[in-house]
Amino acid sequence: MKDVAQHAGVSTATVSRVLNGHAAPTPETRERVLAAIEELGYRPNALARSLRTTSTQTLGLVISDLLNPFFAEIARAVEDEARSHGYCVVIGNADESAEQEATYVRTLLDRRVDGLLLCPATDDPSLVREVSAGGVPLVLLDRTVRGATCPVVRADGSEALTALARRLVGAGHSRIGVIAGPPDTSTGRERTDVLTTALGGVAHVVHGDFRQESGSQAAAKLIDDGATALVVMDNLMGLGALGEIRARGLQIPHDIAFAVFDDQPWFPLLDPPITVIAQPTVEMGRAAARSLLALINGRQPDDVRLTAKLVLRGSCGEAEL
Amino acid sequence: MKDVAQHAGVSTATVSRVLNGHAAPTPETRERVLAAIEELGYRPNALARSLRTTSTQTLGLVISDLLNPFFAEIARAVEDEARSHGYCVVIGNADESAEQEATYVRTLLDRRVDGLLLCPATDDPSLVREVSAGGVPLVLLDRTVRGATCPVVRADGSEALTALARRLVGAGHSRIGVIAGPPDTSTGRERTDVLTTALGGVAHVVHGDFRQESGSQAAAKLIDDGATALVVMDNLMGLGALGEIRARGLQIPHDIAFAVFDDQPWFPLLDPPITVIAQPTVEMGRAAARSLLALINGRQPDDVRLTAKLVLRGSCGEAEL
DNA sequence: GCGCAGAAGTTAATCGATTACACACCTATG
DNA sequence: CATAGGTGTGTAATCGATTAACTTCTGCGC
Repeated sequence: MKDVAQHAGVSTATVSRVLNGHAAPTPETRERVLAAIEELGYRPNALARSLRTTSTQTLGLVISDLLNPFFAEIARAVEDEARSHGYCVVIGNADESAEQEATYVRTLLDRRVDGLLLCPATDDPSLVREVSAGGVPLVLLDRTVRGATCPVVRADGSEALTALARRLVGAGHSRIGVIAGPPDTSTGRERTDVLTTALGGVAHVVHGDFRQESGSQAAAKLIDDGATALVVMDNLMGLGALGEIRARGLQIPHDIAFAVFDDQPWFPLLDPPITVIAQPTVEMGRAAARSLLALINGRQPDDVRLTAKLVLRGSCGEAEL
Repeated sequence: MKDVAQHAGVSTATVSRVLNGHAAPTPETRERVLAAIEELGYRPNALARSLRTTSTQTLGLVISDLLNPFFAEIARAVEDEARSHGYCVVIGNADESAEQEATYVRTLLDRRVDGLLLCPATDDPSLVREVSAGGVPLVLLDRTVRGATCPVVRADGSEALTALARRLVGAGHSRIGVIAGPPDTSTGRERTDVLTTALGGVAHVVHGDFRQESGSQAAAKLIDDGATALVVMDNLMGLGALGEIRARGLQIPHDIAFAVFDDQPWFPLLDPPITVIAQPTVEMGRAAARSLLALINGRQPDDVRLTAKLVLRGSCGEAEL
């Protein structure tokens, strides 16, 4: 920057003013500075700028698993929204581990992100408190924690789950296997609670860990226990469960009915296509980014609750269109 | 930091020494400083540190599309490898757009990443030159550019493609549709060249853009043209092509043989399971990260060429296991 | 011709760390 | 006992930007 100033025959203050579009500099001075910048190929040092202004124009996003397309879509949406407001997003991959999550959150805070979006790995509010104590704007996404005091953006699947339960029971299923998320995540618990309540006494719940492998294991167990229908609470576990069903040579929906929470582009390609509860991932991501930006700008956004929708495709034996 | 120093009754220099594990400070002083840090909940400002040391311990990774599981896996692998060496990764999503790619690269450079991993959207070497001119370590991943002078990490599918071609021709196909990537990407061109050469004259090539929609369109066109086999050069376009095949009610492999470049966890679940050419994504990501770290540490890593493998599953009419 | 307002630009402090150099003190040595 | 060498800390410069406060210049009114 000093070089540029010298080259243009002005002070660094003037260069800075040109860079930041201040009113002061003469069009002529501005021209000279821009020419010098061009000539020297100067690029401002964002670190120094941020250090001085205490603003990085960056949001942190800590998600549970990049390989889960659900989170990948969310990440994409967050990024789009953030970019359109002149912000960058740094993504941290917690890998469903509370410890790695904490590490990432701290790293991002150390780098002074202007705000943080978090899909918490567990219910435990201590990390959230730590962030809030640091005064960093925080929005929770997809999952919440006990006694959260910050805005939360999530999808509500109650209606869809209830409708699904009615259909399954209506179709005469009396042993319905539920592959749930970990009991110490809000989504793991809430979805399961709603579904089991709606199902009355016919639900058999096995908890997985939102990974494919746990889906196969849970499916194996539930099928052994005589389940005639399987509802899986996440797409990765759904993948695992499907593998197990195939491996046993069972026919959907004849031998076993099947539904998954989370839609995926390839579910319609299966035979039969898979009935799902689709979450509005893109809207979730965008809404979360918007809430966070609002918080950064000193406003107090409300919680956002979007609705997940039941998409019937045939894997539960329903009439196809 | 000043507060911590005051609290512990030492100078900031000593605090810094404790923080950075220098030999100097007495165990007793060290204790006092650590206590003060603990008590005040102090966290060092990474921006200031980086400004002073000119090292951010951060790698930039610019990929074409986060929603493409192929790149998501790579990103994951890069991140793992980087973390194990004490580095963070900032991911930029270029969305297959050269313009957005350039924007991201510049943003990352402005933030002074220690090195950059790039999956270039096009062949055009100008962006690569710009980075090199800035003296920032750079490694290309998956794709290369014309006249690249930096290390490149990619998968070689020649053998697998040739083997696949032999099988298709051997099975009597005489109109084989190829859905290729854009001709201005190295992977788009090279894979297609190898395959068409191996197929002799029976290939009909349509170029897509690595997106699902273009896969359906290309498939439609090729099927209309009487193709009895379809080879798709990327999993997203594969998804689109499969949708088109399903929509027309065609049976794989009876009506049409089908194979995809890139494996996906759900391909084995289709009926029949999809024959693929699997790329070693995790190894690619790790190798790229390692090469970049080597470059950062002043070594000159060689190009890495991993091999993609043909996985026969039945969708080309081959005998199943 | 004088004073003064307003514009354009400069000087220098600042953000929060790192680190070369200086300094004080302590021991071992000839 | 003077001196050399080592050890633990403090002082202050530095990284590259922003910006408050100040200076200089211009033009205008009376």
